[in-house]
Amino acid sequence: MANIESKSSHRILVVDDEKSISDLIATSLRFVGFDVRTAASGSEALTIAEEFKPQAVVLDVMLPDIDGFEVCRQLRSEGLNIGVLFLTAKDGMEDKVAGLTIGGDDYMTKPFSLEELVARLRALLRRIGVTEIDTDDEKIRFADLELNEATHEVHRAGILLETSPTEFQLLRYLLINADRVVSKSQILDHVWQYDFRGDAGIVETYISYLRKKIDSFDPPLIHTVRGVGYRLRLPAAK
Amino acid sequence: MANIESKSSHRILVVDDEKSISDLIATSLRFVGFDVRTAASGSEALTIAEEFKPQAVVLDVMLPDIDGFEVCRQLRSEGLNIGVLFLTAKDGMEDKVAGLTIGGDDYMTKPFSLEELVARLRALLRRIGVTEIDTDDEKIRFADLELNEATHEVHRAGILLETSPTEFQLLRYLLINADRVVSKSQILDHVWQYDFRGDAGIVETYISYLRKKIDSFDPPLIHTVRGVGYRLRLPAAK
DNA sequence: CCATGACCTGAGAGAACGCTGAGAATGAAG
DNA sequence: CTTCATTCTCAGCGTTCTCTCAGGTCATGG
Repeated sequence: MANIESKSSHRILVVDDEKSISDLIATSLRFVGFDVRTAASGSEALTIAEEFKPQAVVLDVMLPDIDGFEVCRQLRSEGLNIGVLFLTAKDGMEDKVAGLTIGGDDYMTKPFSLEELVARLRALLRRIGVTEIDTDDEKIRFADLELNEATHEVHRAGILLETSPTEFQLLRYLLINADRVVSKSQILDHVWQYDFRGDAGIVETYISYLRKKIDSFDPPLIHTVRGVGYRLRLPAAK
Repeated sequence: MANIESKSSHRILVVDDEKSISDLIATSLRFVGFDVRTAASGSEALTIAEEFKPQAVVLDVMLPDIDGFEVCRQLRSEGLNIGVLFLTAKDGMEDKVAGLTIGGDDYMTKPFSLEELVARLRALLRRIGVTEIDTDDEKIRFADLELNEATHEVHRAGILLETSPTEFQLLRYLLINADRVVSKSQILDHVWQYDFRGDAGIVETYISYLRKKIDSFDPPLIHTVRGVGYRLRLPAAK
């Protein structure tokens, strides 16, 4: 359950001037157990950071006042061990950001999928060594299916399988929710980019792709629950 | 009994501009033991929420003033841990629904069945960790019959059984009211969509389906109470 | 024991649902 | 520019589900 980890939750500061974006991110992060605060500008971010002392910051590079890089620099100048996950629009800035993500930092281009954001943030916290218990060794398993976050590899029955980015994320979401039914709209909200306005039917297409690639093995694991959604399960076990 | 839990009942705010709908929902939720308040507009919802402090909100996305999304954002911006169950019409709005299941949230399209609403609301409260006793791990049991909300599976005497969506909901309703007689019109009101205008005879058909699937075992559990309705019971107890 | 209303259940039409292949659009790589 | 991988839309198709109807069975009162 999501609130088990909330006892030992990490403090995350989300900085974005678009309130709808920061709220979206904050809600997602809170749900998976983080302690979240938001800021709408660079100066506000610095003020809040001083007293909130976050372990990581989700930081839009484009801010009304001080830009993300500068905010990052000022946070670091205080000698704190803070992880930074930059957010950037999909323009030419990408390379510039890539160069600046030194250390354990990371960056993502908008729009992104919420599941990906959570995965990256967790990886980041792991890298900068904030996690106290490192039990999750970046691998998710179910039956003879194994997904590796670090290498982005998928194995079924020991065989390495190729997956596209979207297929990988869909599979991860199914694995995280193994044995539980997830609806097509849940999948859409978590796996697809948050601005996707298309039909939920795309999920069917990708389930079809996944089945062809990773579920043409003997005990099929991906099961359709008609009228409800999909579920990862073993045949024998209930 | 339904009112055992009313001592520790949760506060639910129902927001819909159609009074007939909000009344219908409020009555149902009160009956199953929730503490309910209603609002007919977005601004009213925010006002009431401030003092009522609901754990969850049943929220129509289409409201006369502030729309549901904005109401949700404003509720969340206060950092409160509120679950939201969105209601949306089954028209073109469906695509606008994307993003509604982030966090522990959920949504349903109108018209829905009241039983489904209650089930979803309970699941939502469970997810956001509001329930004080989490003993019910999303399973409802009676005799050797077991219904699992999370996996959407039904077991009888350890055997996995297939059920269609409607059969599943009907069985859930019978299980929730185990040992009590429920009339055909009660079943119709709770299990079928609230705008269903057909004959109550359909209940007989579905009872028949259920019997064939889950009650062809030795001690039959589904009993007809002639002239009244149906009752789930064990043979020993009369 | 019969009459009556209540209930059961099989058959079937139509709709809803989900799966998949084909192909357009996009973007990255060479 | 070409090639390739990937994403996404769409429509056809088979399956499953919902719901109606009608003929049959059963319980109950007279």
